[in-house]
Amino acid sequence: MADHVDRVLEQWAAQRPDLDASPMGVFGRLSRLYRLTGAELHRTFSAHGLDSASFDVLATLRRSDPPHRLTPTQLMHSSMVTSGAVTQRLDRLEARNLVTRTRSDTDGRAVQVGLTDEGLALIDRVLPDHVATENRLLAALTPAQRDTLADTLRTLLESLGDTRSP
Amino acid sequence: MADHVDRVLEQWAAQRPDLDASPMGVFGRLSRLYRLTGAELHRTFSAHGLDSASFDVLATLRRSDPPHRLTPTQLMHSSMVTSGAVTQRLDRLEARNLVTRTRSDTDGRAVQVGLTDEGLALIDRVLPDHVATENRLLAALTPAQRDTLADTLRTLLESLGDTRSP
DNA sequence: ATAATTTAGCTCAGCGCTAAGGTAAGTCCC
DNA sequence: GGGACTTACCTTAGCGCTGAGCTAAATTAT
Repeated sequence: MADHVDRVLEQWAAQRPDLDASPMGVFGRLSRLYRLTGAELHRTFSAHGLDSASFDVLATLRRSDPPHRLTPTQLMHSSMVTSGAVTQRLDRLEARNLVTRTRSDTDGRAVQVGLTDEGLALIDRVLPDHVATENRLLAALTPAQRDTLADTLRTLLESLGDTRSP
Repeated sequence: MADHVDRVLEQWAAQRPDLDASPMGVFGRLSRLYRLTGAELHRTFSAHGLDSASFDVLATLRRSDPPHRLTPTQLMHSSMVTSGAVTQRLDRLEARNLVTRTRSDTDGRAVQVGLTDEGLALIDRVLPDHVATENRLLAALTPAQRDTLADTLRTLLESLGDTRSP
């Protein structure tokens, strides 16, 4: 069997034989996989009235220690978007009554973001569907392949400095 | 060692022990890797006055058979963006005199997109830098690990229907 | 021939993000 | 304690993309 990227690599070999295009075998697939699976995951979110950005925020809050409260700065680091993007995400979620913003009483600059009852109920409803979708997308791999894949990706991430935050 | 996603998985295990969050070990890493490496690849493009979208179009043309001409529809399929996005990408590249648009003489609806001399020279200048950046990002993996990774990603892509186009 | 459908490419409003910069609160240091 | 610096969050212009819809050309059906 061959995928789209195999064809791309053949083309490079034909047009620029001087170039070793093999790393594109990894990056090209990473990119296509990100797009294809992203579209599929989006479907699940959409079925619950969410998008990836909103799910990301709600899920990050949900998995944090009770009472599931984080600052916008913590959300920014976790999601890898800019502070402006976090502000706008929170604006949208707050308008839908899924999260609340409260000024910290120990730091006048800081804000505490928390899940409303509605937000908590929603994310807990989406999560099983989301995990099921992910499992479906990985169905072609054996458990051992999944583990090896996760390990390899971890190695790469660590080498890029994406180590755990405190 | 542990990466950011290891922490996330621990959090899910603590907050939702009923949920088997293991597939997130793959998708979370995929997503973070896409963002981190994307930023790094962007640097290389930027150093040559390009962005990812422009590089994508120029590279797709460059690796196609001489005379390196494709239709917007072909570019759309290769890049996985909408037709509107392709139109706008071509507008930008055409304005910079990096590609040309010519009406097909066999199909009055179709357009042939080709590289200008300037576009060809630019993409050939960027390519070695780009491959070098990709190799640097993969430096933490052994050749065998890279191959296994590419194989696993191919298996996934094939299962999602991303097989080679004619 | 002609009507119906499909295909190719473009238009444009709307969306979420980035990048740059602003305000206000907290920290450091002499 | 006062000035410089840092941190936390918000604001906003601009950008590229999507999704819906358009026109024109080609194809198919009748």
